[in-house]
Amino acid sequence: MDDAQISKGERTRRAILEAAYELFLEHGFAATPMRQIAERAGLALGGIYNHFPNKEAIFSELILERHPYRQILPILLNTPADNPESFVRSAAQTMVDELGKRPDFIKLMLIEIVEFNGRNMPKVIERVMPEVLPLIQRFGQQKGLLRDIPPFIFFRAFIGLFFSYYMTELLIGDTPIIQTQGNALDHFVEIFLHGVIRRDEG
Amino acid sequence: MDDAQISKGERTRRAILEAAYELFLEHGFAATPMRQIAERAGLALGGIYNHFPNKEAIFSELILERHPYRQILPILLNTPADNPESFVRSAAQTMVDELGKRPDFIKLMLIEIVEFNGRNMPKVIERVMPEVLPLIQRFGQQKGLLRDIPPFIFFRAFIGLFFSYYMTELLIGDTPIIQTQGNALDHFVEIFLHGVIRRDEG
DNA sequence: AGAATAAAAATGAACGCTCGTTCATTTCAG
DNA sequence: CTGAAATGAACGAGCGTTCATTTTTATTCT
Repeated sequence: MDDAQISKGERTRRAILEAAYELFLEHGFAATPMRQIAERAGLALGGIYNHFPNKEAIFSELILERHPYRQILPILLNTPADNPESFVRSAAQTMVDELGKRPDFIKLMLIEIVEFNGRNMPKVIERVMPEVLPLIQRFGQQKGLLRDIPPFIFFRAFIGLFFSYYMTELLIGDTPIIQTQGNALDHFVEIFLHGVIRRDEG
Repeated sequence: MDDAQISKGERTRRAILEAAYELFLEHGFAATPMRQIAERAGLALGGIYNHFPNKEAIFSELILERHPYRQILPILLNTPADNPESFVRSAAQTMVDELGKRPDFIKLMLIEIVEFNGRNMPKVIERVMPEVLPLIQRFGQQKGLLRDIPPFIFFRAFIGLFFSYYMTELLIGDTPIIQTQGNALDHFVEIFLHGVIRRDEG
């Protein structure tokens, strides 16, 4: 049993984080009362303060360990990168499979922008950069097959594709607008691929 | 004078909206006190309630009249559309010129996602759709020059490009990461264009 | 193994403060 | 002169945090 190895304190600490995570995604940071976090985590209000000095510390820890980048990067790193086209396709597919069921996985980042003005981002970046750099290098090595795009831009555009997709999904997801919505992400991926892969022209 | 035509009541009503707009962008909805809105608008706390029934009504009105789409669409509609490439380029340029100075213009939308779970979006869409449809039709008419992409997807991908750009800008804007950041948006536009325009291939 | 014990964790009442909203009253504009 | 607009004190509720106390957990000693 994994639980046996984990101390009681650590277990409620995680329960607090999980409860806060769910509630922050539902109502944002400021609109989530500590009492509600305590209730969902299954302990009394005061108990939280044995594990966190204050409310903001809970969010800071959450965004460090659950920022979208922290969920996306392992997927990208585990995707075989023999050629850029198949890499992009299968990475996109994996991301849709793993993250698509919870389009609100980017909400933590939106909260960070809206309610903290990106104050926590330096720490997030510091933590995430060591994982990003080898990834960017991989992109850089495929120069022959790609149009002249700086690897970092390539990376950012690819990620941005999902951000913008899931953001509009959160906005207009359950609003019936136009029928051709179904596989918008597939189209996005195709646009990105055609935009990024070198074609022998004239 | 334009002011002369506007009644006193209407003038303070607008002052309230403007004050609330600025403060919401700075701290989000829940973290902005009515007292602060009143102070910045230059009237006493109670006075707000002569113009709005409650705090949420202020936000609802703001998002109806200042949602990013409402700022973006006029730009797109006024951009000549003789061919898709020049259209995309000059539309992008205009958007950067008009909106780029205030990357937080998308924050209102992020607040809507984070703190209202998109509750106001049906009304926004209802208001915005009549402007969107003719735009989409324009994209549809350029079929010969574009790859086979449903016009609505084309539109969404183009807008999404700016959303994701300005979102990352808000997140990592003043964090020094990598030097090649300077003209990321130009690269985004190029990727989009290559991804979208039909090239005669073998 | 089981009792003793010190540290960690949990409790819930209490505190001080700030919030959104109301309201009786006064001021001002048309 | 009348209705709209502005005032600021007041209200009740809810907030984050603290704290004295009790309970539980983990460790040490017999």
